[in-house]
Amino acid sequence: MNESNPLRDVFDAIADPTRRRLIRLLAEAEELPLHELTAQFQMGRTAVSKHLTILKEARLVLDRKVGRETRFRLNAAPLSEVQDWVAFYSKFWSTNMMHLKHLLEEEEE
Amino acid sequence: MNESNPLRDVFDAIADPTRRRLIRLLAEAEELPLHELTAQFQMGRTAVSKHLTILKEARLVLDRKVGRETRFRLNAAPLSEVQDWVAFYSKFWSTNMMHLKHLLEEEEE
DNA sequence: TTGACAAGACACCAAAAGGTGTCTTATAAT
DNA sequence: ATTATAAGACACCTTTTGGTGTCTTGTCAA
Repeated sequence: MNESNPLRDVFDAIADPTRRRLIRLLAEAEELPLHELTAQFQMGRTAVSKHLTILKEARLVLDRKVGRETRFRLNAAPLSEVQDWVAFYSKFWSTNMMHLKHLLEEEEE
Repeated sequence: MNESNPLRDVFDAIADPTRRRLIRLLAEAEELPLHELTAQFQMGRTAVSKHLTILKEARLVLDRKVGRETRFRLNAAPLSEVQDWVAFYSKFWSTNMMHLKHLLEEEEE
């Protein structure tokens, strides 16, 4: 068994609204087969499958075969990278920080 | 004065590593002109300018002309949308939640 | 055992993304 | 007055993205 997956950037994976909706659906449902996921969208099965492949490459979903269907489940862990990234910048917009910044600028004058 | 900007998705704007690095540079430097930003990359000025345009469309940067240079500054506020989004899924990977989930599953049996 | 269903594997396509280079126009410096 | 710098505006190119349709294979149900 080989992990031949190309390893995709998480920020890239969540950039597409369809993929964010897939993540949402999987968060709500624990485990879903491809055809049920496809039913939620207007696009065809092939397109949804491609999106799921991208999510897999980013390790955001796991899949397993059950009978003739392929079931997907969420693996949210890689999203921690996004959380860490955005947390760094939160100091630049939080209202507390705005207030603090204002005070500091007054002191400088 | 017209806001003719196409309004770009924040998730889309932060998907590109070059743009994330631009955000980082602007976070560190308060305000920087295009040519100084360009000096940090291997690509040409036009390419960097295009990335900054995309960041502008997502309202992540502001620009003003000063003499012959165009200076950019960070506006991190739109990142709160990302923070809110990812916060929702943090319950699916935090170790506390893993523990709690485990307990709940034990109860079900 | 014959159908119907789920999904993988392709081939294909249009549009968008991410670069490049060149030309022009302000502005600053000499 | 002249030259150098900063950057906008384009035209252009290649690769990636996001979708389609078709063919095949495996699995379940009648």
